[in-house]
Amino acid sequence: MPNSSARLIELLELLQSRRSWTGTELASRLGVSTRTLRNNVAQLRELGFPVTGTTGVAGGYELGAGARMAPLLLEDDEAVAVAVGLRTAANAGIHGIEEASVRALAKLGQVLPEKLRGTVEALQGTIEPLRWGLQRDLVSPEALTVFSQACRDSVQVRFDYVDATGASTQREVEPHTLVPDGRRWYLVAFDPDRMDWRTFRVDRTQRARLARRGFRRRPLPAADAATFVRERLHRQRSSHEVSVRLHTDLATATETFGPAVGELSAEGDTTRLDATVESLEWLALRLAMSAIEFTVIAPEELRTTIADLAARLDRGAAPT
Amino acid sequence: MPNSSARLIELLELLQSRRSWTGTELASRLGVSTRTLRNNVAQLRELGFPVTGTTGVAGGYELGAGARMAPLLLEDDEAVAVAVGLRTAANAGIHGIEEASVRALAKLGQVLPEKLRGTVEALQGTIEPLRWGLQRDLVSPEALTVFSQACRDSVQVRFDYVDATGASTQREVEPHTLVPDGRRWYLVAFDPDRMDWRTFRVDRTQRARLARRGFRRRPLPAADAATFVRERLHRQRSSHEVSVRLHTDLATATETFGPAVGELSAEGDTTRLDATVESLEWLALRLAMSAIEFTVIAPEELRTTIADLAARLDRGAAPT
DNA sequence: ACTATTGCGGCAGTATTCCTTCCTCAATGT
DNA sequence: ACATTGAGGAAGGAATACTGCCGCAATAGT
Repeated sequence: MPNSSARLIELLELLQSRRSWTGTELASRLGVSTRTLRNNVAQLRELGFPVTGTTGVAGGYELGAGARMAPLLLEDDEAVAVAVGLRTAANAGIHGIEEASVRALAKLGQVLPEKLRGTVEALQGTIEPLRWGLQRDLVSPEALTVFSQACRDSVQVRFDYVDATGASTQREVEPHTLVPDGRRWYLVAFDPDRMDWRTFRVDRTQRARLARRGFRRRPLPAADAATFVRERLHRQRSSHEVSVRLHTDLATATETFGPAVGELSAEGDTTRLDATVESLEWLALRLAMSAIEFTVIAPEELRTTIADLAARLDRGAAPT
Repeated sequence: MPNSSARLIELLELLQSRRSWTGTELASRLGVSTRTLRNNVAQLRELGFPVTGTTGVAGGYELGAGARMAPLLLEDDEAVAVAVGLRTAANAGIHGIEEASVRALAKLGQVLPEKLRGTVEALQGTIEPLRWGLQRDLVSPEALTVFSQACRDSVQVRFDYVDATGASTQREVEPHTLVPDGRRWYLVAFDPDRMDWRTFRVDRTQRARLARRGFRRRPLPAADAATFVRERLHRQRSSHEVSVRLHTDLATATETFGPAVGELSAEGDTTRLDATVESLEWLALRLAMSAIEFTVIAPEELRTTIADLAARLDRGAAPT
């Protein structure tokens, strides 16, 4: 019974699971003649998958990297690993891929077998909470995927929302875009009950779920969603200009801090760090982690923040 | 020209890219009649993909979660996100999925288009180096994927190795298994030049690449690779039993530290943390991050470690 | 209760493709 | 030079894919 489609998928799976196969191996695995296999390989090539065949005694078929992305055929545990990795990436605040991470997470979540969801949850729990200080506002990947799907499919979403004053309300809105900003996520949506556009902080939503009702996308009263969020926030986020002298050479400093923290410049046999940070506590911890001797140049608030931290540690280390 | 396989893949892609589709929509997208579409859907179901169809005015086709993993059809940016997430997961030391992460990474690396590799590299560079202290021994994902593929396909690998004494040698070995251990990775391999089994620390390898030559797997002189590594290492890793009193309630402590750090128990209106840690510095930083008032109960070394950290911070915060 | 929408499945006919069995040729490493 | 391995053409018979038609069932909204 020649079922070609199933065989093609199986062939792709085989080609992904090992680097190189000979034609006879593949043919016997698939239960067809080698001539049919060659036809199938040609078919894959027509579909855009770059299968290279090398002749000779050490030859065989190999699946190469092509222009388009080939479908990933993952085992169960590999799928779990991808899910965990994506959740981490979505929360890591890596500029430029948060949104793609969430989209991939939504696709994966749609096809992930039920039995594996529990595993993902459990592993996520054992991940060390890499929160800086008491950062409670970690967004849940579930909420992100729900909102992402809702935006994509133009389906209303329902959720409970706790606003800045602490008041809790139930919402049912028409989602427009999910906007990442640093370590925060914002949902831009039209609230038909209030007949107005709103931005919601995703970490303040609860019990997010898809509603049945679809809707027609309305034009956003702004150039794009990101600027809309920025306008709404009034940009009150306080940021601090800081300068720190690091008592080490530029190479070590670069290796320790990487490019994301701030600007590093050599100054004699020390290194100067100039940066704009949102949280002084964060920088204090970063310096604590570094194991590098340092001196605060400015501002005064950083000095007191670090001194407070040091004092708390000293209290903890004091003999009873 | 009815090319059924291509259409099936396209159909799968469509079903993954949106939650719900009506039959007529799908049929017009694919350029076939609705009857043919129904046949194709039936075909997908035969292949094990759980496509649910709901009747009624709000009905349509949906791709659900099945027993087996459906192929992931990713856009370019989503693939990049997956790659970055997996690299992070492989190095995060999450017990139980490191190996699966690396396998998935190898599969992805095989089909990832060339133009995207640069993007992955760049993004990986901007990730904040979440190394604790001056942890230099981060393994490169490239080396991991090379070794993983080599183990899977039974192909020899070549690499340069710097051993504990600092001496550099070139190796060409028959890889057996890749063993994760905490944040380290070990390659268990048979070295035909020396006619003996060796374990290599992956972070000490350089320029790892696949050799052409295949080999027949030899039986490992141990129950499994993990125990083999453990025997070889003499298990010299020092670990510390620590106890800390946290001046907060159990709920807050659990939320802050999660289950991975150690055992938490209520003690009056405070919480006691008992844990076994490999690095006192790590625990000191963890306590610093927590923003919780605490008192060290034992051991004395933890006291001095924290006091040293506090002293360095105090020196840094002192006015010039 | 009624209606519009949407999915499900049978049937039959025609065109197409698929699979196999042959064959020869080309490239590669030993 | 030889064995191994991939590439591809030809031909014929079996299997299927695609379509258009039909009625039926389930669902949501009026």
